[in-house]
Amino acid sequence: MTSSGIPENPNDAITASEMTSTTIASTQPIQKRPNAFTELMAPKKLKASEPSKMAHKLSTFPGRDGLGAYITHPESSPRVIQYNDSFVLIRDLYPKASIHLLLLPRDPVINQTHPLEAFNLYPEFLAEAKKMVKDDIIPLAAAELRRMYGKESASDREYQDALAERMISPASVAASPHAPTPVPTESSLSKGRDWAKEIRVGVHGHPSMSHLHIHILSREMHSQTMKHYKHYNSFNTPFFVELDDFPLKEGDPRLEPDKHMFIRSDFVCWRCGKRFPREKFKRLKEHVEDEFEVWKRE
Amino acid sequence: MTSSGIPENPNDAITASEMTSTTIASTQPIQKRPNAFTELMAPKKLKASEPSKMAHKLSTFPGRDGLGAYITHPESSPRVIQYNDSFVLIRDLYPKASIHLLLLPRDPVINQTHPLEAFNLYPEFLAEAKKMVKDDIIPLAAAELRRMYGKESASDREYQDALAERMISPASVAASPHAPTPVPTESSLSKGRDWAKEIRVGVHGHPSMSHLHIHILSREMHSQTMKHYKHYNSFNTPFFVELDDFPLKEGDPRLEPDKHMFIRSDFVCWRCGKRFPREKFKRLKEHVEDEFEVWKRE
DNA sequence: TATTCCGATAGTGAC
DNA sequence: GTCACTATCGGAATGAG
Ligand SMILES: Nc1ncnc2c1ncn2[C@@H]1O[C@H](COP(=O)(O)O)[C@@H](O)[C@H]1O
Ligand SMILES: Nc1ncnc2c1ncn2[C@@H]1O[C@H](COP(=O)(O)O)[C@@H](O)[C@H]1O
Ligand SMILES: [Zn+2]
Ligand SMILES: [Zn+2]
Repeated sequence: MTSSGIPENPNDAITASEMTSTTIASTQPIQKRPNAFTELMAPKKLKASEPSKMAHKLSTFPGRDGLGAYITHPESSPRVIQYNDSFVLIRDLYPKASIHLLLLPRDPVINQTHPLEAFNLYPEFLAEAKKMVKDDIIPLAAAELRRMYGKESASDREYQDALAERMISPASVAASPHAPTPVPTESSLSKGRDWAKEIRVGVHGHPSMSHLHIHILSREMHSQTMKHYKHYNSFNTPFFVELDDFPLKEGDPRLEPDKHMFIRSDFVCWRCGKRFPREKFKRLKEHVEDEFEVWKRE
Repeated sequence: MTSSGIPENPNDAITASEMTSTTIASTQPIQKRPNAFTELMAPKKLKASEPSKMAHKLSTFPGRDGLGAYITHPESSPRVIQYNDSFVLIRDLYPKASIHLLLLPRDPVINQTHPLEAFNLYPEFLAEAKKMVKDDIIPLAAAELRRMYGKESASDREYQDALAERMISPASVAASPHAPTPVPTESSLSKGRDWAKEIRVGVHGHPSMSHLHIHILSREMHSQTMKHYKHYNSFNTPFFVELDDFPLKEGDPRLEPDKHMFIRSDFVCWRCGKRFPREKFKRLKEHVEDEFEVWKRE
């Protein structure tokens, strides 16, 4: 925990390279964090030295309120990727896939509303969210996926070859290791793997975290923090409602996720449809890991 | 595992002092193990060196057949307290109380019979078992209990005082530390705590170990290996059938222990009757430990 | 109603 | 359908070359 109440990354320290290499082509007045690299490299001393009890309490969001700190103090956490007056985009602290981001609306009324309700009550909010996701966040997430697995992907070969050609050109030789991914030539842009279609966007029918949040995640479910059956089923049953499906029609079963017990379903492999009894999570997990190895090489 | 297939004691090594200090006044042709101390002190080398495949297989009793080795090779295990042609008396390997012995009939027909059935089918066997228990085993167990807790027991004060007087008398000064407990004077014999009434004898209505065995155990349930709800309820519900209650009358509910689900009952403290939900084993355990501290000081 | 290992299940508390 | 901690519950194997 920092003094702002936002937990630091307990997992792999991939944030530095990822964040400094993201190429954001925002059409909205979104400001990139101006000091992400600086903060990450700064010494992390000052544990419980300066912050007073009061300051600590005021800025702490325990348990189900843990997302609040990103909304009130987006400048204080290296987990924040970008933010404006309406949204904060963060990296999920316990990602359930290689890419797992959360888009948090900042409006205090909206962000205390149940997502299934909010998207019907506030159509402008829904439209704004859809636009930001499509124009900005999915491209960002897709680019990150490509950086992670592009070199291993057979169908991304054409893009990767063009990329390699760019990289060895004199112009980029001087580029630092933290330089953004070079934009490939116009001709190769439309080629290679369509990583965006591996990104899913939606909400949980019955969220646990109190602040409204939209999940943006790659679909392969490869993650060390994906370790309970609820983790899998919350993203691979109708418990997960895609943003594009909103507004839901009246009577849609997804409006009553608990009643339909989606979360307790048997497991279905997202890739091949193979089924597993719900008490065989470990077997599912092993199978999903196998699928991941094949998927990333597609 | 030794080469005879009998596991050695994985717990506290109390056997040596206990076994050498037991005072057995057997009325039956029971032979004490002649070499208990010798064997215990002997080096335990020779792991899997000599025994041939065949010999090893023949003497191995894994899982639910684990009591078989004591019956076929009573001379091979330090867990055996005494034996004759009809019975072997051993220390339970996973005792559920301070004292926990098992009496094993050696007859291959009897010892493969369900206990609830055997005591009705073979009245001579029942009579023989009752006599041995009463005349020999209960006194042995009671004496051992007294050695364990006598000094802390208020009601055993008179006996303990007489015992101390004996010990400091010139005649016993030369006694080795492994000498049997001195027999107190006739006058003090009838005084002190009645430890025998703290010893319970009976069988489980639905045993797991395949060879017929009679439990002899102190009633306080103080044991580190008493760690599951079945352990407690198997000795503190009608699942436990006292030897003196045999033969059971037709229609006795204890003849159908599974049907009545005794083993899944809520817990009832053996001492004060306090009840605990079955899923609160830890609380029961803590309470029983508290009771133990009071009980031994009675 | 054997033990042991492993894993699934369930309740709690977080300030 | 937060996580982390603890405890309970549940099935499977249990030997050995
Ligand atoms: N302190 C936190 N910071 C960032 N993400 C979090 C934090 N706590 C929980 N999460 C994530 O928030 C999401 C909440 O999911 P849900 O409420 O089920 O829609 C999960 O994916 C968690 O991994
Ligand atoms: N290998 C063994 N040697 C001695 N006692 C054992 C062994 N395995 C299990 N036991 C005990 O045997 C008893 C079997 O109880 P039950 O079959 O429920 O009547 C339990 O008290 C166990 O602790
Ligand atoms: Zn599959
Ligand atoms: Zn009590």
